[in-house]
Amino acid sequence: MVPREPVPGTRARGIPSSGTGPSALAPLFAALADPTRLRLLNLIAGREVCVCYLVEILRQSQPKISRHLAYLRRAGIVLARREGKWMHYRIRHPRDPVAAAILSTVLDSLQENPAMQADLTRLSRACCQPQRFVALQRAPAPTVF
Amino acid sequence: MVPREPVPGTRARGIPSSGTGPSALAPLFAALADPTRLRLLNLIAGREVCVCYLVEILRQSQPKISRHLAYLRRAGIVLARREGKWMHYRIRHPRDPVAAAILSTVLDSLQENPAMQADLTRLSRACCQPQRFVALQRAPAPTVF
DNA sequence: GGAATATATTCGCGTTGACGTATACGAGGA
DNA sequence: TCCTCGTATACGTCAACGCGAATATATTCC
Repeated sequence: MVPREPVPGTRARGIPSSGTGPSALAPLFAALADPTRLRLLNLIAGREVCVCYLVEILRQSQPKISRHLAYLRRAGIVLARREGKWMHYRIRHPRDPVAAAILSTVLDSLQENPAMQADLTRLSRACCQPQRFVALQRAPAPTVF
Repeated sequence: MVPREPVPGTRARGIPSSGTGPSALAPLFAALADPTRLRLLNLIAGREVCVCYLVEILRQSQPKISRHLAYLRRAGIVLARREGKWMHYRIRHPRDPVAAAILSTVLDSLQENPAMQADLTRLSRACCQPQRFVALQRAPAPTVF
């Protein structure tokens, strides 16, 4: 369960391309096996969200959020895009169709979770009234797909 | 990610009853984050299988199989039944409807995996011709639901 | 260039997980 | 009661995780 950093332009290691052995899905589940990462995935599902928003919504330390985002990146289920000083994250659906289907199901299921709904509500409020959040004064708002 | 042993007659700990906080699903995914456990779940999905069959099909050491089954038991997604010297395992669907839905989806998805299909094929062969497997001479065959 | 901001990484530490090996437990059978 | 068989657990080791704290990197603004 050790997803390593994918080199740009290279197929992500840790999650085999399509040679779906018994261990193909294990790294995906390892990436999902953390409450913070599930909350992050729920927040960026269907959106592209700036890191500072994620830090603000989850009320967790910035290094902690950043480390979990790095884990998700190495697992190949999240993509990052830089915009000036800001980093935006979005879901990256795995190439393996089985993994992609499971991830989609999980992301859908998360929305039925009250705690996850609460996070999304906080995100909406933060988007509409960023002036109420000190850390989000000049941050770019999330973009819904 | 520390599922503890569920006491018989008691609601399983580690997976909250329905107060589905953000961490409710994490233990489930932790249980799924291992190739051996995924293979075991695939083999016992829709069946009740004796441990000796699982050891034989996966060609792994008995303590290894037993430890992974114990992990699945503690995670609340597997049930054990004793029949004389033999232990039979079967799927236990989580009480949390979201977790149950995800588990069902995963079990279905596993069947599309060639390696998982191969395991099931080996199981079928072992059931039809147990005399070909030295370890399965007097073992009770799996029971399909 | 230098300060400020946003994000990523490193370090150290404690916890957990996976494994092989050895051993304990539990239920028949002789 | 002893022995065997099927299964579970304990021990020791090594690698991976998660975290706070500190620090590094990258970008923009002045």
